[in-house]
Amino acid sequence: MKEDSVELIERQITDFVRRIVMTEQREGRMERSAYILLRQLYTYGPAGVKALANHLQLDISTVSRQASSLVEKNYVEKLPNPDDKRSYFYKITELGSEELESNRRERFQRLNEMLEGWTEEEQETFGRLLKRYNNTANKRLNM
Amino acid sequence: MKEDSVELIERQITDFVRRIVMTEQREGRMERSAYILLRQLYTYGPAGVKALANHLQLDISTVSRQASSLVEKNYVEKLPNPDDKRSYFYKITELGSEELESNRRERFQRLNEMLEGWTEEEQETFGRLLKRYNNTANKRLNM
DNA sequence: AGATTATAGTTGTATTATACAAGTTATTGA
DNA sequence: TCAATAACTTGTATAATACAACTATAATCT
Repeated sequence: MKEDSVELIERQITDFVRRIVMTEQREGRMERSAYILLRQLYTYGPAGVKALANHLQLDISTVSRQASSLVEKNYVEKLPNPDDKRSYFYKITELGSEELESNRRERFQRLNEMLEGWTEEEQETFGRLLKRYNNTANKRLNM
Repeated sequence: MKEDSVELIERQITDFVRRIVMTEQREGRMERSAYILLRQLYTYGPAGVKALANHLQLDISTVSRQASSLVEKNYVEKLPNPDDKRSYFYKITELGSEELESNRRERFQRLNEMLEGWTEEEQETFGRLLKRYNNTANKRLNM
C-alpha cells in the first residue's frame, strides 16, 4: 500500500483521536465536555439548553445533564427566564470562570510543551490547517 | 485574550476531537476501535490480548472484549497457542481483511472530500505536522 | 517433585458521554 | 378555550473503557 498524503493523514488522525480519547478515559472524562460548555457560556453569555444544544450540536438531553452537573459544582447558575417560565438561563459563575481559566492555562501549558521545538511558522501553519479542516467538517455536518 | 498560535491550535484541537467523538456517537461507535484492532492484526500479524493491549495502550480486559466482538462477527479467528495453553492468537480472517479494506477506502474517500481544494503541499504539511505532534504525544505517554 | 508465585485471559461491575423516547409544564395560535 | 407546539427533565439504552476478582496454566524456588 502506497503511503500518500491522504493515507498519512488518515493514519495520523486515527492515532490522534485514539490517544486523546484513551487518555481522557484514564483520567475520568467529563473534563472536555464540561470545558466546552463552560467556554460556550463564557464566550457567548447565558443561554438555555436548547440554544446550547444547537451551538454544540448535541442532544438537548445531553446538555441538560451536563448543565445540571455544572450547577452542582457551582460552576454555573440556573436562572429562571422571566419571559418564559418553561426555560432557564445558564450563566457561568465567578467560580466557573476561574475554573475555565485555570483549565485553559493547563491546556496551553501542555500544548506548549507538545510544540516545543516547532518554529513559529510551523505552529501557525498547523493551526491554520486544522482550522481549515474543521471549517470544512462543520460545513459538511450542517447539510 | 490574544489569539496566538497556541490558542488557535488549542481551540482547533478541542473542536476537532469534539466533532469526531460526537459524530461517532451518532452513528454507533465501535467502528474506530474495531478498525484500529483489525489494522493492528492485519499489519503486525496474529497476537494475543496482552501484546495487543500493549501495542494499543489499552487495558487487557478492553482488548479481550473487543477481540471477542470481532470473533463473533467472523472478522478474526481465535486460535489456541500450542506452546502455552493459557493464551491464544487472534488472527484476522479473509472477511476481516475485506472489512478493513473497505473501511479504509471509505475513510480515504471521506478524507479526500475533506481535503478538496488543498494543494499537495498543504496536504503533505498537514500530515507531517500531525505526525510530529503524535510522535511527541506518544513519547510523553510512555514516560 | 511439590508448593508458591507469576502470567494470560475472561468476566463482573462501574463510569462517562451520548442518544432517543416519554413525560411535564408553559406558551401560542386557531 | 383547547389543541398543538416548545423547553426542559428524566428514564432507558449503548459503547468504550478501567479496575478488580477469578480461572487456568506456566515458571520458579526450595
